[in-house]
Amino acid sequence: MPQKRSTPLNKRSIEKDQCTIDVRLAKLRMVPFFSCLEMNDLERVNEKFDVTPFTAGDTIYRQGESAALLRVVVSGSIKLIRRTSDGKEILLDMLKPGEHFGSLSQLGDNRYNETATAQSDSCVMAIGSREFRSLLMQFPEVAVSVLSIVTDKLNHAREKIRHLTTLSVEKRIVHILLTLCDKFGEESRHGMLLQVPLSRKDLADMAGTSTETASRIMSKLQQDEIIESGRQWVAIKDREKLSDLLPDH
Amino acid sequence: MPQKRSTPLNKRSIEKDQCTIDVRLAKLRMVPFFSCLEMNDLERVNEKFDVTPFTAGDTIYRQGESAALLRVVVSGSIKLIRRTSDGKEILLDMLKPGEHFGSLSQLGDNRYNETATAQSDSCVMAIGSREFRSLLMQFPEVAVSVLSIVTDKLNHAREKIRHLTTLSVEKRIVHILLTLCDKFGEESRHGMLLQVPLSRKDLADMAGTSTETASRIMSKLQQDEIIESGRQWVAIKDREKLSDLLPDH
DNA sequence: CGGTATTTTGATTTAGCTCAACAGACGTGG
DNA sequence: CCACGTCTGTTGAGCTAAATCAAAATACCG
Repeated sequence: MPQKRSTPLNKRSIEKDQCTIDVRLAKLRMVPFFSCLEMNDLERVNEKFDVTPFTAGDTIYRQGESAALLRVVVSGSIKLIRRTSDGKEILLDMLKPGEHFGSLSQLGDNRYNETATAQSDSCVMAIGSREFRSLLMQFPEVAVSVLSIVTDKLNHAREKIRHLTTLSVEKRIVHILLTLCDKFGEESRHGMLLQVPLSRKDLADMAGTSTETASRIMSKLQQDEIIESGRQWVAIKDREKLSDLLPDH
Repeated sequence: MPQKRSTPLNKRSIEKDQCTIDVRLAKLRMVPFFSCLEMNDLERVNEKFDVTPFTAGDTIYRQGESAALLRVVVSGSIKLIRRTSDGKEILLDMLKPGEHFGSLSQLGDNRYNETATAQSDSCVMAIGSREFRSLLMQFPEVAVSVLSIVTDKLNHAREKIRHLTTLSVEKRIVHILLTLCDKFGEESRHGMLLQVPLSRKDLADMAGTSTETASRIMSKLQQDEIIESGRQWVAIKDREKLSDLLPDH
């Protein structure tokens, strides 16, 4: 049995200076839906954003609060969580730099319908949602691009619904690991290391199961030499084998 | 025990002539994201759409087919279904006039990721997705409006994910009935009658459960005088009591 | 009036939840 | 740098909601 080592997560990848004005423009350019803009338009857009740093564990906004800002992840990672009245919580999404969250719809009652938490030290840009909307009117190609992204997220959400109703917990977790691998995986001596603090509870909340069953499944995967994992970290050693555990493809 | 009567569904509400050119403009105007357009713009938009009638049970497109069209329901109702390789299926959404479906994202591999079926006799407008996108560029307010709608659907999908992971099957079904009541409910002598052919299997596929449990739950609700139902139809007799079965609200 | 699709009800089985107790990692303060 | 407390993960043993299997009853359609 492989021994648990101390966390191999690369904490240096999150540096404070990633929030300075110098790098803001470069980051903005990396945001998928702004990439189509000309440099001078980008500069104008840049001025409208405020930047705030958050440390791991910080709550950025809470479910139910009145919503006024649209935000974009500059660095770090953000968790979107929805809580039930009885305390259970589910992890809807984990965002990486370039992704947006917060208020967008002008429908509904303008309340955040999830809680956003900094998963690791992070830097976040914010813009008033009203202002963002006028920006979309000004640059329709940005609007179409955002629409594409949201449509894509809707599709993912629906795929998750399918998983929840048709797949076993094990398969759901395998699928989640594969997705996270593609999104956060980085080559390391342990295999593809997920560059994000990831607890058993996080996994459970993503798969819609209990921490205990999540732990059991991870233990099994570890015994089968498919993954390697410790406190708050996971690495995929054998993506092939992992992928083989799923029905289609 | 109330006797089962023959279907009280109002089939006359779906008339063939709703597809004629005469009513197209009026219908287009009722589409939420076109409502902001001026009359002459609306007429220009109208010309770009083709209209096709479908009879109940027709498949409009299949999951996996290459996707090129964006469609808008003019009359009738459409089911969006996602199938698993092992034959199980889940009902993602039921659409009513004014809602859109089909291809929208320019990301991904341009395949439909669900199957669309006419739930009742329906009439559907279609436009090339490329053409629709250029239309969005031309009328940014439409783009922003569509974005709002999709964001809203994303939110609903996430709420469904929460339900699937935290609520019992009974509560999920109660919630679905309430939602359908708001969307398709019409006053009738049975109470709020859901103007849509709705089988136990449909309900089961929406709640992510088996037809048998769906049936059991519906039987119980019927015994408690909360709903009334027969083959392919459901009416809500006591919305209050139904709503009381849910935790929050 | 017979045939088919839908719904109902019962009996059995099981995946995964819950409760419970322990063990390993982290970090914090002396 | 070490000892202690806390948080995270592991493992075991029942328990339960809901799936599955099976079969009868009812509605609709020609």
